[in-house]
Amino acid sequence: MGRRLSICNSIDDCDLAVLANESSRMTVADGRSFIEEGAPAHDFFVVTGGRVKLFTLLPDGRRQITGFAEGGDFLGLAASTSYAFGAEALGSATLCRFPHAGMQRLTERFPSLEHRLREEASRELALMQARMTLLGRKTARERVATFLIERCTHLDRPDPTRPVELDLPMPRTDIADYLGLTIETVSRILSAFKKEKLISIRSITHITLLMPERISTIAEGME
Amino acid sequence: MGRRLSICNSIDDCDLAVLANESSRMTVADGRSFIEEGAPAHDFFVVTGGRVKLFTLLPDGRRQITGFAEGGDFLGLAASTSYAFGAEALGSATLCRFPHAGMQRLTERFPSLEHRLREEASRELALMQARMTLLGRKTARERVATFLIERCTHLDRPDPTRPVELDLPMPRTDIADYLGLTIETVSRILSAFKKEKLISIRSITHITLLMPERISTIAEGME
DNA sequence: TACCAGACTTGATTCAGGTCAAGGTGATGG
DNA sequence: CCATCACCTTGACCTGAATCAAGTCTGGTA
Repeated sequence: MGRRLSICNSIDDCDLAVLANESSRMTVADGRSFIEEGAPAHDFFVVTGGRVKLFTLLPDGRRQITGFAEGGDFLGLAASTSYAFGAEALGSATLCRFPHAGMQRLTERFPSLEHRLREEASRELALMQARMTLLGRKTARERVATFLIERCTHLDRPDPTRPVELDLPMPRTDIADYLGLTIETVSRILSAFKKEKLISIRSITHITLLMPERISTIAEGME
Repeated sequence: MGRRLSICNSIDDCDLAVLANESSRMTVADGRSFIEEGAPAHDFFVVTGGRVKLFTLLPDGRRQITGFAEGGDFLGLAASTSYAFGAEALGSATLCRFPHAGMQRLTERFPSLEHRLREEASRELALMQARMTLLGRKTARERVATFLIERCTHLDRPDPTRPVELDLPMPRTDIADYLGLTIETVSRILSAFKKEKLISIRSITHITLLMPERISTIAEGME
């Protein structure tokens, strides 16, 4: 989680080779897990390509997806000694891994990085606050609307009243587990939005918001 | 949010007077709000006495309490330019206020403070992750059980199999808004726990967990 | 000691979303 | 070009928690 932590931003006046020294690249195949919830936390990660999902599990298998991460996003802040979440590639993804020890050397060398990390954690905290409100207090319709709007805030849409094309790379199961709903409910609500001409569904992964501002209104619970 | 950030821990070898210089004490009366959601964020706060609740609101008044904070807890990390949450005293509370500018002077003077703040944000992130699972995937029974266990993790209980006395200083409304339930549901479930001899209710604010380990089991969804 | 107001509990009923059960759809491979 | 499989949609029904509606308890006041 954490958008565009071009980690370099805080050290761009310095030696990038040092950064490279402390990190290693890795590729994770579709569906492969690379962080195990509860496992001892040794590394931070930066997503450099593709997408990743973060989740927590209950013993009986119920799953809550706590976030999706993509290029530039930072993973591992929500971890002290052990990871508070699991992570898995959504499609194939590439990552940059920073062992904690190396990270510490980096923050010592570039103190502003520490500040950058805190900023990132703060941004993430604010997002989570909103997500708690979604999960605790919003209706299914509001949740799906919020999800769609969230997705298009990722892109910098030019005009909020014009249609926006969205790409939903994650299966319905993941959307459901992200929103605290079932796949059936997600599916039904997307169909309802289609019937109401709020969206059009070109294909499973490709949706157009026909009236983004109306969807925003629904998302905020102002129907 | 953020437990026992004795902010001084990271600068205890230094001049405490500097810290005092950058902060001011304040007292907030019961029910009084001191952080307005969405308002420009100028300060960090440390709770020095009493309790505080943090929340976000939907336009129609639905409320999600995102956390309770008490002595030593740190507020304001989930804020960049504007606060992502509102805050209100639960009973009368005392706070230490650190304007951002002063905070910056402090982190410049005591670099380890920056690290401390990130640590705090991380801890908070991990907690929120768990809370998202609660709100998205747990049943009402599991939520109330989790809440009770959370409350007694605050104290350092000596023996998990022995009864634990708890004090719930917040009204049922707050518990409900924290757990994403209604007050009626919270009340019914507490009554059910009482009937099942899992807890005893001495008074509204004073509850004893008779079988903490069974309540833990319920909390984890392993009934 | 009785009264009152606010907070909590309990009960009856409703309903949003879950569960269960068929179908559809579209990408892949034979 | 069809079969297969995984994923998605749709429908019928059910249920957990919300809503609506009385009570009840508590602590403060006089």
